[in-house]
Amino acid sequence: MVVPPTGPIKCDPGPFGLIQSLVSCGQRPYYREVDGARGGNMRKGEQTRQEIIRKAAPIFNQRGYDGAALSDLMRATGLEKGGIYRHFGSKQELAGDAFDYAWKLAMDTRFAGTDEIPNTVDRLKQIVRNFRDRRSGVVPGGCPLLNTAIDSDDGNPKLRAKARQALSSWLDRMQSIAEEGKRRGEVRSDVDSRKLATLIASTLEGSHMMGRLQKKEEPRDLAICHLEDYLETRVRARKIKAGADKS
Amino acid sequence: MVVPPTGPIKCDPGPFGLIQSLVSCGQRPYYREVDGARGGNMRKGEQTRQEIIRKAAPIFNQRGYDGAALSDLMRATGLEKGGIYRHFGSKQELAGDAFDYAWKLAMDTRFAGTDEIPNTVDRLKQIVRNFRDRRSGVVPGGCPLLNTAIDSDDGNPKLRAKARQALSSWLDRMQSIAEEGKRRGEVRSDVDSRKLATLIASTLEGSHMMGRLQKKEEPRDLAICHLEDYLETRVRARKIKAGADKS
DNA sequence: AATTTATGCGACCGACCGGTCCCTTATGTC
DNA sequence: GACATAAGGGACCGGTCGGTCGCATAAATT
Repeated sequence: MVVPPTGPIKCDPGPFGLIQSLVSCGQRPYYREVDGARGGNMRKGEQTRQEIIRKAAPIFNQRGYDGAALSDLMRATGLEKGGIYRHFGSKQELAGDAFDYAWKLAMDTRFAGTDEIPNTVDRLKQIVRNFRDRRSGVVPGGCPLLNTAIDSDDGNPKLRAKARQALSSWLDRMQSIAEEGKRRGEVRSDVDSRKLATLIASTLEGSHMMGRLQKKEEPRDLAICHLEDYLETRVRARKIKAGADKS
Repeated sequence: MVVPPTGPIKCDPGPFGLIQSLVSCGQRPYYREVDGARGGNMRKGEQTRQEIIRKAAPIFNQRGYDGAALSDLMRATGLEKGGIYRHFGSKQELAGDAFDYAWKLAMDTRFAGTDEIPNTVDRLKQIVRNFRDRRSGVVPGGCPLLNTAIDSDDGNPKLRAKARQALSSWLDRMQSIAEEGKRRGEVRSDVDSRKLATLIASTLEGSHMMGRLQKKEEPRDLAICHLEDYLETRVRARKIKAGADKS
């Protein structure tokens, strides 16, 4: 029987600068940088922390939470278990940070180069098109939102909350573009911005899933084409020429 | 070192009826009923086998392959480990059968009451509507196809193949309806049946995912509404009254 | 350079994983 | 009822899981 010595755990922060804060009421030896206003230069630990997230994100995105074993993360990062747990309190926390990282990249990609487009309908069309065209720099394994939504369907409420939040932020962003369009008269007044955003997102995500399953581009291209047409014929406001009440 | 006795395993089928066939070249003590023409009455073992599948399907569908532990399946079925493995060669095989069961139920539900509808476009619209209305009797955990497609994205090629096959069968069925419609002149001649089926499936699946994530009916209702309108305005052939060449 | 703090290693832990096997008991056949 | 076989129980297996901890050392601070 091995009796652990249960040695004295240092608890007092000491009289020094206190640039770190113990997490989880000081019982555990893992801590995070506060990254306060003072000393903006990144410490070594924070660098590796980011590196771990970067390397872990594709693994979680490809294999899912359960499927991504610590051993996989160790191999990918080149660190031992202790080296990883130095920077994260649990696998869940790492998975959460990895999702945030992957989703931020996905959002940046999907909205890349759209701010400059003056017309809001054209902007929405470009967002739709980005779903096909901009594939570089994105975390491997498909859409993190789709993956995490399915993966966390049962249990894992932390990850599920993150997925929900990610979806809302995406919808919000498209909705606000549509609303801007309505204000400007570029989008028909009878369009419900939220519903439009929801329709675009679900069509894109569904086709994305099918494309991945079939290993074909066709479903995605098809959905994009369909949405482009929909935006053009049902969303964009007519220029002049008032039509009849029933087209 | 434990040396397995490697006792004599009976390999000869014996002089009896041979209503069973050894699986995996007789090395393993697990077997399946052939359920041949003779003796259609189900043996006790086959009954429990089906019961295991029925009880296991929602667990696999909710938790995914990795997430569904043998202990969960034991609890759900009320059987011990040996009792389960008597009927299935591996967890993978059980998962495969559970998927088949869940998917068959889903398909039956989605096409329920559609064969009787004479007009093919109306039939497609009913299929779309079934996605919302017919929710009873379906295996809990959402669409098995969507779940398995994401779950088996990395690794698990057996399950992935099943998901692919399930998707094709679904698409095939909708496609053939559309083609029948074209032959009958109910569906516009310029409609690509396969593409139409793909668009319907991906829109429904995407909205289904979003609805589950948001715990709301809205995305699904929205997609259904959208597809109904699409079928009506873009797929159904005009009755008489030839329109202009452009819209 | 001295010292304090931040960082990473890797042995170790208990729990649980999927899977095997022998044995008892239920079932079905004659 | 005798007997053969089908069915299920449950102890057991090696392996892996997520997670902990003391220790050596690298980095930072003075």
